[in-house]
Amino acid sequence: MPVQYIAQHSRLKEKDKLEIASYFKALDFSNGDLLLKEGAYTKQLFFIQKGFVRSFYRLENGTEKTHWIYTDDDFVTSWYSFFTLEPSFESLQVLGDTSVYSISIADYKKLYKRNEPFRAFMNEYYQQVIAEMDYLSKTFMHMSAKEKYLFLLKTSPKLVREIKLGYLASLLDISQETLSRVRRQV
Amino acid sequence: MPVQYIAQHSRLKEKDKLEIASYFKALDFSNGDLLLKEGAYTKQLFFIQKGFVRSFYRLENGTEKTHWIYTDDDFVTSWYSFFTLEPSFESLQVLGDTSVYSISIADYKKLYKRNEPFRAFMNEYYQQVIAEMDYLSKTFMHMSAKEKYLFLLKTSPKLVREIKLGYLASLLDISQETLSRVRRQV
DNA sequence: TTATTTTTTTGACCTAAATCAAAAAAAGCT
DNA sequence: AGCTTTTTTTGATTTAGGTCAAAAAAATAA
Repeated sequence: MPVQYIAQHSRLKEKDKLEIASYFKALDFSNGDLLLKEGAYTKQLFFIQKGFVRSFYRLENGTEKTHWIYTDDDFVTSWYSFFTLEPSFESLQVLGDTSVYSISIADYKKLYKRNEPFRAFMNEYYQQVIAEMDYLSKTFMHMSAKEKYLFLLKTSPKLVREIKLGYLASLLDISQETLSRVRRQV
Repeated sequence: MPVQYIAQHSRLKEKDKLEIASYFKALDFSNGDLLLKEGAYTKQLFFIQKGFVRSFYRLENGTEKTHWIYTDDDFVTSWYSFFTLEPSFESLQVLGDTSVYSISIADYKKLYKRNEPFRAFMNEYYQQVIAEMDYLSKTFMHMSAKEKYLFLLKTSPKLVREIKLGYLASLLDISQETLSRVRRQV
């Protein structure tokens, strides 16, 4: 539950916990289900309770490019679409059995406005997201196939362990064959 | 002045404008000056009035990798370091004559806490930064040299016009020679 | 303006990683 | 268990873009 996660990071009164909790709805999905489709407007923000959500888009020729894979305790949505209200450039797809909590954009805005601890938490969270994206995008950019793999292995061992090679390779922007070869020599 | 920029995006009372303005200090730099050095703790947030600021880091072998180049009306700092208070992984260097406004982290926090319109603006700004970084990092990642150049040409023509080739190439993570060749055939 | 330094272009060659194709291994089914 | 489908590995070949070196062009200084 996002409330528990939030409570771990800031002090919440019982009243606030209940209010926040009332805005989120538990949903279960199974392998392959789409949470958001490329080109559609983003309607929800999700919080992953357990499982995986893959962000990707499809090239003209049909191949899919994976952007990232999110897992337990991550908030996930197309941030671009969520904030700009433009159609999403990416799809979100569940991998394996996955439980999430969901809140609509409208409700999110309402909650953000009326619940000050929630607002404070999300603003903190934004800062974290920026710090992480900044670091990740700037460093990943200049790495070789091997360096990227080793980096992912260090920072997200769970992904490397549980996600199939094809998705990992695409996420690292290298071919599956190259990743297989890199992995052998490590 | 950041206040003018902020005022364009949200309504500010005269009193708030003056308070915000009082926290920022105007500074002038010239070509090559460092605003932040890799490995150091970030002490300031800058707002670019006019000019360019390049973010980069140095590889073991001495070559510099440019992450991005910021220009007029951008807030610039090492966001990672600014928010986590860890040492910066990047340097910030001024290109050409550049005027900025600067605020220390401590003052920023003070202002963020006591001035609610400023806080609201920055929270909005965070959302924009996330939307932009999300889009940029995810799309750039899977582009060819030519695609990246055309993208930059479309979205940041000013950079392409005014920044020298070597920096642009590094920012696109391609060699200067390749960029020169790409440019010829466009 | 000529000289000097910096930046960009061009050419020849090389390499990391892509692609294509097929075999091997692993995971799911009945 | 054996059969089928999916995933991963391996091998052969190609290619986009890198590197190195030198020439050309542009900017800056004297």
